[in-house]
Amino acid sequence: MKEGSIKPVTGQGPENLLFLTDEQIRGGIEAFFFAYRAFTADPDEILERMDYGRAHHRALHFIARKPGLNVSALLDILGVTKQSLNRVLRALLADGLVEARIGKRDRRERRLHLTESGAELERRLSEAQRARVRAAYRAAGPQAVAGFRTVLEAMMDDAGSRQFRDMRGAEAAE
Amino acid sequence: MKEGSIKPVTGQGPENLLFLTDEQIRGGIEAFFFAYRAFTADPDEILERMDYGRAHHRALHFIARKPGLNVSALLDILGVTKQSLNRVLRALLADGLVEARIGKRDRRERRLHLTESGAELERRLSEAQRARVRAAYRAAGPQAVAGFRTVLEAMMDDAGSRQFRDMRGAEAAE
DNA sequence: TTGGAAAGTCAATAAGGCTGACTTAAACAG
DNA sequence: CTGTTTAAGTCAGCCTTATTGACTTTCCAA
Repeated sequence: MKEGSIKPVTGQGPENLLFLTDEQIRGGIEAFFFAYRAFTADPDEILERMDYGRAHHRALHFIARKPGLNVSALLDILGVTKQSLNRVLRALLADGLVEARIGKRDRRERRLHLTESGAELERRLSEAQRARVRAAYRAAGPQAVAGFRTVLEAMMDDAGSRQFRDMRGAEAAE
Repeated sequence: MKEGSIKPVTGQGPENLLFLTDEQIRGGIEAFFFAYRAFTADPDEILERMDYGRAHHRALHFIARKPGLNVSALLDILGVTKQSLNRVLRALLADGLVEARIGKRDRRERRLHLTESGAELERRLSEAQRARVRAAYRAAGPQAVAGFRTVLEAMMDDAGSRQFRDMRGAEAAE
């Protein structure tokens, strides 16, 4: 590290490479860690008083986002084994938060939907999380938010990118 | 949602509130989820071939960052119970990656330091993670990175903010 | 000298992952 | 029609990381 070779910070132009120093990167890693912990803390608090955990929240979130998706699509998004998802899904089905409709085109498939109470819980969990993100967005301003999104999308791996894109598409056909 | 009341996007000025719509917020939540998963995947891959997990990585990271910190400080940062940390710390001590020196001022304290091999593993894990962050930073550019950091810091809770600030201070006195 | 703090430990429990092996039902290919 | 593949579900067993509760040892400080 030849410190003498680092140029003084003059502006925000592309000639400023200080955002790539090891200290900056480490700072970003820690900020990511602490922010993500806060980000998951709010719904966790709601969940712990019920018999659910973060795994249930994730399932509810993606079923809400893609109503009618089948089990293997959900497995793909969550990146867990079917044995692991099964325990979670079974609880949600038993408690009447999720409904599994037999596929019209392919009767082997189970199309997952939230019930009324499932949607209600999902809204509560989601709103707790959205409140924090909304507050952070408001405090940071539109330009910072745009930068936030740009960095996050650049950080995803290929599988994540694809899934992220798919999430913004049309909902699953029955 | 009265769609007619939404103003057209004209610029990036503070009058543009589209970054606060529910769709934008939900998109941010999902981007955060997928990016964080990628962010932890690289070191996880290294760890799984050893007998270690993510918990060991976190301990190594913060001991590297604050050499000489004591056990209760580490407990505070990690937000786990001492019983939980103990198992992890015991393994790292037994394997000679971490050294616990008795405090000079207060002999009850154990000042934690990485050994040579501990520092080496920490560098390997950290470098895998830094490589991804560095690549994302480079692709996104300085302005986006500044925005990324602004939003992350706004998203932390009070405890996280304090710990994040402390992390940037001087190292622990023996 | 005594109270309390820092650390460490034992035991029991739980959530949430995993692998492997297997079944059932349905679609599909020949 | 038959045999193979696919989607889903299940059982059993295991691992990691976390929890609570109870307790000990060491040692600082009033």
